[in-house]
Amino acid sequence: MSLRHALLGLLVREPASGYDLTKAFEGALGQFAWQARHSQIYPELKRLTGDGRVEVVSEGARGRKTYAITGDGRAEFRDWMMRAPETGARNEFILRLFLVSSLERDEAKALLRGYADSADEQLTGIRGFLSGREDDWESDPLDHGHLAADYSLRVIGAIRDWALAALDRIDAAENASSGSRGRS
Amino acid sequence: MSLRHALLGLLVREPASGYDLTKAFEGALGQFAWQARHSQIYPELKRLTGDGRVEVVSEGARGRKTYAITGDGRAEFRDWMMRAPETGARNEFILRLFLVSSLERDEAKALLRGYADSADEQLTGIRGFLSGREDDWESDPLDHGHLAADYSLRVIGAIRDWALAALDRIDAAENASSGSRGRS
DNA sequence: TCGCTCATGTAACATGTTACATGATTAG
DNA sequence: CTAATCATGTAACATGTTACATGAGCGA
Repeated sequence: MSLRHALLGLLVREPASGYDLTKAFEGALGQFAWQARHSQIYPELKRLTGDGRVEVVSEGARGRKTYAITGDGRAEFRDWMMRAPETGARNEFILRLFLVSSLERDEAKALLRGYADSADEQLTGIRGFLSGREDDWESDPLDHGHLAADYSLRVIGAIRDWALAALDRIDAAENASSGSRGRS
Repeated sequence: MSLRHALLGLLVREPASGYDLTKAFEGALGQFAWQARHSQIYPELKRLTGDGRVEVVSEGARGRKTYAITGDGRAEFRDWMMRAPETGARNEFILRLFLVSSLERDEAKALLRGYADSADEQLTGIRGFLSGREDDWESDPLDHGHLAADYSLRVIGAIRDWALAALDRIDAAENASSGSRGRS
């Protein structure tokens, strides 16, 4: 039920319409954290209204409805954020790791090399985003963009290091076996 | 369609029944990478059979059917593994990061502290799993358990460092503001 | 007035979860 | 014989995606 809590979390910041919330998912939020389309958001807002977690505070042009979070909604959001994280994550990247051993060795090496290269590209992009923004960061250390960007920088760096280390281990194993068994 | 490819990847290694595959998802695979229940696996095997990606190679006691991958199945698995990773990951942890700024500062600090502590616990567990297994690793550097374990070690370490750095930044901002505005 | 963006909704389908349901084989 | 495990399946529901559908307001 993460969409429900994502919507509540966004509405904690300020009231918004379904359209506004849809736009929020089209940026970094949708790219790195959670995707959602308007076709899922509108029914979910209706459900949240029925549950008393949000309410329509104004209706504007073109049928626009502005939603605001209620006290119950704030409480549910806080509970969700503070409770222990999810059991059993679903992570397609890690799934691929588990399946690397089902590939031929050369394919596995090409895959790992691709992961390392892709990580380098992403790191360059994030460093570009962060450069020149250190001042903002000091003034608001919880700013969500920075928190997520620093997270990505560190985690993607770790992934690059992991892929390179795995490649080194494979090379070491190949050299050892070619040395002892005479294969190239 | 990751379940489909997870099943193909497992069947590349050796033929198995739906029951065997269900068991495979109950271990580390299900915990860290991808979950699936028998109620999803059996229909998916039927679909893969219809698509010519797997075939029943023997029927045993209690209606047991052993499935083996076909040439087409191998090709589809390889294509999926080697093609560029998914667009738009869904990651509940990163979603929470984006929403940290919707919390009160004290709540945010408690959350980050909890992430750092939880990361330390997980790291201890993984180090325990890895200790004494270095020899196996050298003999099979692609072994899926080790590849995923080393990945987790590095990524979770990066998460712990990130959470601690974020806490430091918050403390620094608090001290700066209490120094200039006289609040404690 | 014409095209773009704003703004909301529904329907059909795919995927994933929980619960229900059945029965065979084997070890003690 | 009886309990645990092996082994397969379906049904109802929840969640998420893609496509279909409509119309208002605004700027050129």
